[in-house]
Amino acid sequence: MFNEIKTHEITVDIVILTIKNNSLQVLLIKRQNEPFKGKWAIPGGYVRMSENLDEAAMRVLKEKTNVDNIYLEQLYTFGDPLRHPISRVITCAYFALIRAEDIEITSTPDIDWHKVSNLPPLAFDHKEIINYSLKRTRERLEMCPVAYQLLNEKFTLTEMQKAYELIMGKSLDKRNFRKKALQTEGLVELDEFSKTSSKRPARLYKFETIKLNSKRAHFIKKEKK
Amino acid sequence: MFNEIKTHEITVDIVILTIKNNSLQVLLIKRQNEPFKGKWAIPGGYVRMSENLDEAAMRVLKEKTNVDNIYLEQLYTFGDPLRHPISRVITCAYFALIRAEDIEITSTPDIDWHKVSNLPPLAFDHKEIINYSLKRTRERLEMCPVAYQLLNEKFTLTEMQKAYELIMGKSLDKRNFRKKALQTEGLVELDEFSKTSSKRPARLYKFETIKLNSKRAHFIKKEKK
DNA sequence: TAAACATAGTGTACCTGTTACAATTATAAA
DNA sequence: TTTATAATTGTAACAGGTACACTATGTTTA
Repeated sequence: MFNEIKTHEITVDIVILTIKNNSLQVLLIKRQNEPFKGKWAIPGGYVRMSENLDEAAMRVLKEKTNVDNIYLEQLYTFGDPLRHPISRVITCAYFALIRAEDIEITSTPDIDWHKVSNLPPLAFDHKEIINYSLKRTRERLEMCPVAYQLLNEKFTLTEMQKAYELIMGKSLDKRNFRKKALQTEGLVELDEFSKTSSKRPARLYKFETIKLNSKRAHFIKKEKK
Repeated sequence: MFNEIKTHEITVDIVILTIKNNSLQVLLIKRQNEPFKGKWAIPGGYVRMSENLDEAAMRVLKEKTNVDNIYLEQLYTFGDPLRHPISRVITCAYFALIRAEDIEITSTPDIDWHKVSNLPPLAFDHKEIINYSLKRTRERLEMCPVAYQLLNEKFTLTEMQKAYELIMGKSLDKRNFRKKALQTEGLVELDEFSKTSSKRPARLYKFETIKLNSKRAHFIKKEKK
């Protein structure tokens, strides 16, 4: 009985989403070892005795992608006895939205972005984990301006709308989107304009700097009167 | 390193909420063993190798309370290295809403309901787990008719309103509540009336029987047109 | 330098849902 | 029959969401 209890292993796995080439993409790593050697998987690793789950997720993310200081949210814990073909591994899944440019992944072909709409075969139950993460991100998005984690520091409203549309998987009305976006707490209108477009320049916006200390600082719920 | 990985223990802990004596209460068990011997705790137990987390939660609930076939929802996984004073125990918390009458707990003084507004000192981080569970229940309640898990098969709208008020911790307008409640999908008006009150009898309602198979069958989101 | 082009930017009417609010009805008890 | 208590009912104002099409501005090109 004691033996039975003691042989679980605990990992964290992290779904990292970004917008790249006009599509929603997830960061995958090609596994170097069995099981599922050669298959793609979301970054993950064992939880150490000295760290809590959030810390483990942060550390693993840093180790695998060199990304630091990002908001990670615990998603769900997956514990099917057969999810790992060899041992009993329970994994606590996290997810994050980040800017693709913040990650340096040119070093190796074994780590790369993949469109969520066209995933390769994945190791373990990672497809299920990614799907669940998309569902949660969409739910979250309906309430809070989550998408700004995906945007550059300065961005146009059209870029912001594009991000929402890619996550939600549907197109939005421009006027209604802008009306609502402009009500977002913390959105700051700048006196600068984008110069990338060869047409009419668009006004740039940014978000007020928010402290990353509090756990949900990124998610500014609209105040209820 | 391998050793370090292998010594986590995994438990499930279950927050069981009910309405009893006009207040929201949680089921607690007095611990028989160290650590925290004699302190109250929410029911929990180790996850076995052969079962997934949902199954472990169901089994533990059944063992401790004899409650079966109830909708349990995974809440959050708590993994602070210091949450257990002796070993490293990561716990996956679940919660359930049930009818107090469905549990037989007269057998022992070591298992009892406690008002969530007036909890005794609790073992481990169980106070945090209960608070988080209340928060989630309230969020859920705003979207879905969760509360019927707390109600008898046949109930009055006043009873239903009471349940919502106790969970939300605030009083609601009677007319507005009834207007909205009557729109709830699956609510059935009966041709029976309550006889408990010594005043004007109230009409009874029930919910259509719903299959418990699908994971979120209990939570009927309002359809979006 | 003028016309064409492409994207940025803007307002209104309607519908839906939410809120605030008070009088009448039905039964049991006195 | 009166009284007490809880059940039941509707409406007007307001807020928020949706649908919908044209004008403005800078760049490119002829």
